[in-house]
Amino acid sequence: MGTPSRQAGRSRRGRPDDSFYQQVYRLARLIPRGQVATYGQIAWLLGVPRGARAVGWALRAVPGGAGVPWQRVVNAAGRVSEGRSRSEVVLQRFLLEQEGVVFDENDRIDLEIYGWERPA
DNA sequence: CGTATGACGAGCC
DNA sequence: AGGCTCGCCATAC
Repeated sequence: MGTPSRQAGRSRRGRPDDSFYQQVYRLARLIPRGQVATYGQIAWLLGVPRGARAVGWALRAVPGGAGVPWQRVVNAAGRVSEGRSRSEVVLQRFLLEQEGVVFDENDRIDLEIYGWERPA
């Protein structure tokens, strides 16, 4: 059936058939409830300091119900990225607030407080 | 295989 | 402080 046809040999660490997206999802699942990480941080942890945009692509393709806390990833400014539709933005903020994350008057999250401290 | 896109980021004005 | 531009990386076509 549909051949996977994906260049798996390009994967960094992990398994050879593990795509960058899967790596992003796996790492995103490690973000504890009530905390947030930035796209750049995820990219950096994956070994691609400048791959923040690629991380955004990965999270954007997250299938619903995949168990990936996509809401816990925001931009370096501590703000929820625009996304495709405004509803998604509102939803992301809603979900974060439910976890206890607080937004200031400028719709910003204080990363010094809620920023995820990468695991050891 | 080359071009274009996009939930980013840092620098510059 | 706020807004605009260029650069980076991984997919889609």
